[in-house]
Amino acid sequence: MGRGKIEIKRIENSSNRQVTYSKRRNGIMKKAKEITVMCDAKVSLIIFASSGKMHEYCSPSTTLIDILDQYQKTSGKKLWDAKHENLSNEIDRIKKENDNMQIELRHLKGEDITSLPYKELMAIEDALEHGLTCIRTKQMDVLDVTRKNTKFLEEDNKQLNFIVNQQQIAYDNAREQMDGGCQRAREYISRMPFAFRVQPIQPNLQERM
Amino acid sequence: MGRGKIEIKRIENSSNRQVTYSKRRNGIMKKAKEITVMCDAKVSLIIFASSGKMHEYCSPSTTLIDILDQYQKTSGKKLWDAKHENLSNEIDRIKKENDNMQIELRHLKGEDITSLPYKELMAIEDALEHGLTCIRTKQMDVLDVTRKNTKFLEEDNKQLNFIVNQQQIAYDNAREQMDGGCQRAREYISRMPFAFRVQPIQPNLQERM
DNA sequence: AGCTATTGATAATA
DNA sequence: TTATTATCAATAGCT
Repeated sequence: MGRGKIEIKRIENSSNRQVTYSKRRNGIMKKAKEITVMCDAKVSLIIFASSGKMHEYCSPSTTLIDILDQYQKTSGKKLWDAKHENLSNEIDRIKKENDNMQIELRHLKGEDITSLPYKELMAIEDALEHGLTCIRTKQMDVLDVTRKNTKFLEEDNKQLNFIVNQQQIAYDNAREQMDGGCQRAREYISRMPFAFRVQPIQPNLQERM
Repeated sequence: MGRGKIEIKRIENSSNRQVTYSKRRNGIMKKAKEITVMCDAKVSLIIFASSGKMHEYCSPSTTLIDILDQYQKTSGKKLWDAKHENLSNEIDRIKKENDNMQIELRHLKGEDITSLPYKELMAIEDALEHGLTCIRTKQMDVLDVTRKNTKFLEEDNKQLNFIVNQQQIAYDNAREQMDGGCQRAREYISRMPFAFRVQPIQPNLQERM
């Protein structure tokens, strides 16, 4: 289809080759679009010139990834490597693990047990009882800690009460001396021990709850 | 390029569409081969008919995977990397789900509960108690069935004993008459009722356990 | 890039 | 599906 018949062989003249390349490339692209439209086909066309420049066409109804997926399914050839397969396998494995756990959880919650044999019912019962025992032991521990906390708090309270009392007395004394306009009294107040400022002695106790 | 000019639009007649498809597909394939040979190009062409049938062409100097590798490098678009990422994300998601279930299971089994707040301990206790209730209800059901089975078996037993007894008596009678060498006695034996052959009356009862 | 003579592809038909 | 062929479309060679 040109000014003369040609043989289908490598075009040795490089600039002719380049020209023919871009003309024919456009031609193929056009044909690809046409068959897509006219025949409901899905086409992926990727062309690399010897220069490394790339051109591609992909039917608008789809994506290259989609086409490659189908390619793999249809041809059975694998494009994405073993890594992919490994990932897929891992997903399958984990999903299975997941299902098993889900079943176990359901059983422990008393769901889906209608069709279980008696032996398994017993095993589940044992597991639940053991769990309950552990949980309750832990609860007792927590209660113990709470009681100890309470004790500590009570002791603190006692001490605090004592300190407050002392403070009150000290303060009253100071007032008395102040009323006498005495300089030494002011010094006395400023030297009042730091410990008299009220602070919790067992801080953050309730956080352990 | 045919007996008349045509518009590039979907061919509504399905068999025409099919014919045009295969002709044009061949045409594109040929063009792809030609540009490969004439211009040193690397071409990947994948076509899916709407029927799902696939045809492909790949320049003989290379492979599809090679071309797709170059495609990724040249275009910067990710093909299987994207897929890879999706798979990885799914794995992460499922693993997280897995971990959560594992934690829940451990808690229900009384493990890893040291650092749990009291509120959660209570929740777990409730869940365990509820599970136990369900399991024990089910166990009671099973026991009920067992008891009923037992009753049936006992009744069967009674009947069987009776039958065995009857059989013994009948047999003894027959023997007695036989000893008399009487022909009628043989007939009597051959008419012995079918029901006397011992058979379970409630078959496969234990399967319900 | 345009142009166009010519070949090649294919629509209609069998 | 394959074969034929009148026609149209693509393009080789040239500017």
